[in-house]
Amino acid sequence: MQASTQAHPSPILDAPEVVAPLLLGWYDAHARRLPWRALPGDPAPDPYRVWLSEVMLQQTTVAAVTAYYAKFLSLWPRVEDLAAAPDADVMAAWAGLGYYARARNLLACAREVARRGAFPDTEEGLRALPGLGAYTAAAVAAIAFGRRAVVVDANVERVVARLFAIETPLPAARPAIRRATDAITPAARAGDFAQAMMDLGATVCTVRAPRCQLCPLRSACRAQAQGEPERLPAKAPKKAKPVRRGRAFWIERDGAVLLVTRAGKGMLGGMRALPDDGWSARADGHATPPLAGEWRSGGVVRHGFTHFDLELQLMLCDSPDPATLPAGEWWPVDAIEQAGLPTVFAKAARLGVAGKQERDRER
DNA sequence: TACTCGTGGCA
DNA sequence: TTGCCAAGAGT
Repeated sequence: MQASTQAHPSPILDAPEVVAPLLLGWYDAHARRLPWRALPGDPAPDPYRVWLSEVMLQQTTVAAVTAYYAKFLSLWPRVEDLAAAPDADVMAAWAGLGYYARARNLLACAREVARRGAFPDTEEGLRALPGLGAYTAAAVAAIAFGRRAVVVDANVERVVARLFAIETPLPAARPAIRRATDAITPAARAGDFAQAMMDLGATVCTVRAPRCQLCPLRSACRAQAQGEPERLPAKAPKKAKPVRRGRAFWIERDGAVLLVTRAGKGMLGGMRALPDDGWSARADGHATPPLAGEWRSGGVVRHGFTHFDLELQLMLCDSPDPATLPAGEWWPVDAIEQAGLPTVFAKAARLGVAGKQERDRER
């Protein structure tokens, strides 16, 4: 070993064990207070609450999750309560939070846990449950059960890529980042360590303009020593998003609008929705209304999904032919906010309500 | 491996 | 306005 010949010598390369004490000391003083989190050093919270928060937080900001977490805990205080809930209630409660497969897996997982009587208390056992991948299984094992587990989310990837100056672009860098994270993860307080890494990434080691002056790991950080820590981790270029065009249909009768429930898999699966013309990420819709009648445009909403943008034209029908009505659920227009529509259809529904008010004024 | 799958905030 | 991004999982 010839440390003196390294271009950028750093203590962590030879002594990764120095990281955890630095980080945990910082966490004891600076941990964010979050509704689903115990204070540093306190007993672990209810596994149900840890699991619920972790699933909601997948690819989702703390700010967006907070209100949903409170609502779910109020409606379903225990995993047995959630397991007993009707599918439609859970999907409607999740509406607006996105990535609806999470809600479908949440319910499947709750029912499996209720059947077993408790959450598995090992990373391997947790990993086998629906909706728990490598990250969430490790996080719940560490935070709720005090297991040593290697917890790697986007925050940890950023902190570790900078700490070790890992130049390989994501996602190819993931194996190296995981090995590095393993090397700095302590046996004791693994849950606090994981949450500390995520807090550090969220508040100090940020994507843009990291606040290195406040970082407890500054003395050990190779990217900081090299300068320009914000350039790491490098990322592979992204594909361009196509623009798709589609229609949704506002079919109203006696103050109620016709809603459908989308198929269980795929985009917005299991969610209440307006009838549409079959638009998808791959293709435009066919534009054909689901029933005969006089149609007029109620306006266009633009909505961005992860992998495509949608221009959705809302079509209004004032006089639907009762003989050709498709199957569905008649929902009072005045209570459309309670239908649990995903955001793209909630936007369209606002146009539908506006169109109804406009027509009513003309009469 | 690479793609699919939401949403809102921010610069 | 546009692009980037967040406590990823499933296929």
